[in-house]
Amino acid sequence: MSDTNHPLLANLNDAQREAVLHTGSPLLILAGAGSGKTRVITTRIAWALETLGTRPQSVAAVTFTNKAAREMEERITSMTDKALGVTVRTFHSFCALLLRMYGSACGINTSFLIYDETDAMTLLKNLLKQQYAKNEIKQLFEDIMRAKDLCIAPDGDVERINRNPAFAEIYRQYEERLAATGNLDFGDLIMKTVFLLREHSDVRAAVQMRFSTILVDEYQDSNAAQFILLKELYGPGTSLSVVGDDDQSIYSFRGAEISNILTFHESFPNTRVIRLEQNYRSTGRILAAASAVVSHNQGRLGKTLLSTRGEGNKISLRFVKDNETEALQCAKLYDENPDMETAIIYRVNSQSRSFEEVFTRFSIPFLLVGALRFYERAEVKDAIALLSLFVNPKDEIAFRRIINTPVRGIGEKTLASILEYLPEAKGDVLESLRLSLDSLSKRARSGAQVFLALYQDLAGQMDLTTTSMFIHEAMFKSGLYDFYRGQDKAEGTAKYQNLEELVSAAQAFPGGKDALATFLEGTTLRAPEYEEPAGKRVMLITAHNTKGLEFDRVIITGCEDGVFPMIRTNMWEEPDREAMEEERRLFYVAMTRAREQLILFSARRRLLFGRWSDSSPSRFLAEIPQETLDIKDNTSKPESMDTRFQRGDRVFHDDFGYGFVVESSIKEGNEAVKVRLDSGRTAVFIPEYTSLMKVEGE
DNA sequence: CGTTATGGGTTTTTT
DNA sequence: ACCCATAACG
Ligand SMILES: Nc1ncnc2c1ncn2[C@@H]1O[C@H](COP(=O)(O)OP(=O)(O)OP(=O)(O)O)[C@@H](O)[C@H]1O
Repeated sequence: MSDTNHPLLANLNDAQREAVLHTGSPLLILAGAGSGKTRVITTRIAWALETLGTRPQSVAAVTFTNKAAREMEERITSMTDKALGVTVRTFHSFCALLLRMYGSACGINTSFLIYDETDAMTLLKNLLKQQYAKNEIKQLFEDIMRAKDLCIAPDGDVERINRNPAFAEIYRQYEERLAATGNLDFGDLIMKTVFLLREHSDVRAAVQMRFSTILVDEYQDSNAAQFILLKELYGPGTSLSVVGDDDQSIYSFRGAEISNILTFHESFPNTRVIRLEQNYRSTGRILAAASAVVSHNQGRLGKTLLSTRGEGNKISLRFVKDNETEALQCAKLYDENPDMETAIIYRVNSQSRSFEEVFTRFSIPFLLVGALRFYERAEVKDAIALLSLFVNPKDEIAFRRIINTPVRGIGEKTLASILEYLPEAKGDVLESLRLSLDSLSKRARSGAQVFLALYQDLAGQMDLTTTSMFIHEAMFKSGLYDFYRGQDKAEGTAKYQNLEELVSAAQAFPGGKDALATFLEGTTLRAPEYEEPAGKRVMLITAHNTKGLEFDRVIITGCEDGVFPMIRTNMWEEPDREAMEEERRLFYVAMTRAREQLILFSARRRLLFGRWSDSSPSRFLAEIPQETLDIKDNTSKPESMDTRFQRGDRVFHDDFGYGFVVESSIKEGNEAVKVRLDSGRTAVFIPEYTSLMKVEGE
């Protein structure tokens, strides 16, 4: 065969090529960071399509995050023009697809909507708030989610999760209420698919026939339910490949089990295991440092990972006074080298704040990934709730949310009385509202009538216009537009704009109920796509979200004990080695995102809950070999120079107007302040002799 | 029922 | 510091 000359195989090493070419039994690629796992899996797909005659419709590539799915699809498309029709989705989205295709076999309404975590929690709260305290409900909710991660139904082995006999009953009631709405929660997507395949051999056969080539990326983050799902999907003719790295397992909090990858070869007989041992991403120093850190974990498989690149620069470790200085120094790093592709990585979303503030102040372009997600904003959820009722009129959670927003005189009491008609209305909330009309107070009744008329009106339009127009009309006629415009005016928010964005997000949809349903699925299962950095934008991103990505320059911020590693506040609990090892893996993931340059920041104190709290350096820093480090400590001197102006200060000068301080230092006994004026010019002032004033930032 | 005051909790991480 | 849930009042 002239295989090795094929252009698809040209950019692969021997082990990678072997992995791409392997056929005839399950394949496990087990390899460290940056070893080309994703490259292999995408090439494998392209290879199958190009040379094995595999039909694109039969290929399912499954990932854990939306970003990974999007990226993989792009990579495949760039390799072959036969990629059209390949299914590249997250586990959850793939299961939603299967349930819509085949779910009617097990009594699932195939136009179900998907409840996100908040909606599902609301459902449970409504069920339990009389009898249980808030934190108890939270715990019970977590247990239910946990049960679904393990694929345990209420009549299953629930004692494994919660011994309390009441738990099984609560779980059962939750399922009943959820079933009454006809919607599914995240865990259901996997669990219900497993049950569907397990109990309906005809469906299983059809699905195995349809998806005969299955590939899973980041397999170390699969949970029990997903493992069982794979077993159900795996048939006699299935080509199954999984890739992963046990050192990068970072999702145990949502049920991920490293054992899935460690025992894959036992669960799937004749598995071919291939290891990749060359790292193509990072410089030698970065790789050495990251490997040294993760080697402190016990119970690893252990892997060889050799650098293919030069030593590179040392890793820069910088101690700073506080989190604002941290952000200012990041701004300075940007200024020094604005063209370098850069990610600022942190442990928790709330850390993004100081960066957003400082970067906005300095007009540094940035891209905030993930944070408070668009579709989770209150105003957007309100809009989605209203729209949901047109797809599923049994959606009680949506009804509760939107019936009195904007206010229609229907408060908690009235709402409860309306919902008493639900059984009679066969679960249809609008029918229930109609039935209750006579029993309502005057004010509530008129509100209810307005809402019913609105619903009728819009329902009549749904099939006559595009999805985007329909949403626009719904926002307008429901009064949501006016409501949020008013709020924006009063509070200086930008919620109306978000509603407009929702309208334009639906641009591509043709209109009608099915399109609306698809659009709504996207709002819970897919993050809105952001345009790929057209210009150079600094990416602000959590460590979890960086998995699979790479950047020339990586800045890991908040390298302090308690922040990274995040440490549970329960001091009485004994230190959890497992949890600490997962933090270390997460740190490893963050470090190994860097190609050229890795910078670590550790602040002495940090504003937390509006309080300054002192912190000590991350324990992981001590695990990095000294010879790979270049340490700068800027925490001791700054008080002594005592400049009145500091970088970032907003200033005003009588003759030159407003500007921002770029730098301020003591020169020959006087303070010299370098200012970038709003006019674009830069000037140096000596406040001793001129009228330079600090003003509050806008 | 709706608006406003107050106090407690909040920050893991994502589908 | 901020967001939300509950209490008190109109
Ligand atoms: N054989 C090769 N020759 C040159 N570069 C390669 C080779 N294989 C992979 N690379 C490059 O190495 C980098 C890492 O590859 P890839 O993202 O596939 O690794 P990975 O194993 O999935 O990493 P991680 O698990 O850390 O996300 C990419 O930039 C990729 O293009």
